Amino acid sequence: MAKKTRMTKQRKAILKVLKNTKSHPTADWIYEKVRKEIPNISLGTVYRNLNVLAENGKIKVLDYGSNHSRYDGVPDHHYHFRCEKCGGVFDLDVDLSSDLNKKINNETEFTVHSHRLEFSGICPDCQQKN
Amino acid sequence: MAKKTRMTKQRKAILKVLKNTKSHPTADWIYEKVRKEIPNISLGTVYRNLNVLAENGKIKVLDYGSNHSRYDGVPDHHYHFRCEKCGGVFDLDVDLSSDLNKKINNETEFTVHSHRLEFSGICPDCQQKN
DNA sequence: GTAATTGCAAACGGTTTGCGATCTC
DNA sequence: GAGATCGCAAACCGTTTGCAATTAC
Repeated sequence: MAKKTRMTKQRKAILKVLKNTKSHPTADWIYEKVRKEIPNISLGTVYRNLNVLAENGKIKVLDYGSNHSRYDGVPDHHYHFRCEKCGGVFDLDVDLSSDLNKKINNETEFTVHSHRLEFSGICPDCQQKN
Repeated sequence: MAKKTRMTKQRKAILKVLKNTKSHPTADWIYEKVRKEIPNISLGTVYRNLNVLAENGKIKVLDYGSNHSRYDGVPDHHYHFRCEKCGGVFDLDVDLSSDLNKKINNETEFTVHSHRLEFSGICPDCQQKN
């Protein structure tokens, strides 16, 4: 289960910065911001705390997949499916582009140019090999 | 415009590997595969060629955003909008989860657990500052 | 008191880049 | 030939980690 965690002033400051920002900052941005309050905090501490907070469900990390890039031989537009078991990435033969873009353009103030949609779950092969 | 490019045997081999793979491999995986054909090819060459091929639209790179992670103070489920101008990431107040998951579950062999959807375009602030 | 946490700096891992040699056009 | 590309190795950069000192509980 989850290890016991303490609320240090560093952790509190990081959480505060994050809660008061509606955009989604990078670790470095958070570091600079927190430094105004705790000048000698280290970047390592920021990273460690972000990870702890994420483990505890207090915040969320927004990186898609790992830090490896993946390359696609088919440059046309299509959605991807990432298998949670084997880690493979597959193409989906479904297209909702115009629907989705239109919806956001109509319902929000943002001007949408494109979107990326990625599903995750279990691929057919891995469902078999149970 | 685009610089002139040449079709070296390295580039051809990389492209071939990529075209013959329906999953979307990492650079390292491609490297290992190509090495069987050109044993002394270097990983740097693989990266360089992947970038050239991507610039020419022959392949596509599947990393979402940059290599920086971004952190979200609101751990609930929601979609994001990435502004192409200021680089900011914002929340969207729209939810289609069950619709989308159901659609893929019905129309494909994959078992979907979740998905991630990210729009990009221009945010309201940047539309003003034209 | 004691285990979690910190600051620091070194290590890590994927990717990029500078170089002189090589190959494509 | 000229310039794009190669192989090699070092550099880069975001992130993680080992360690001794500190701090929350």
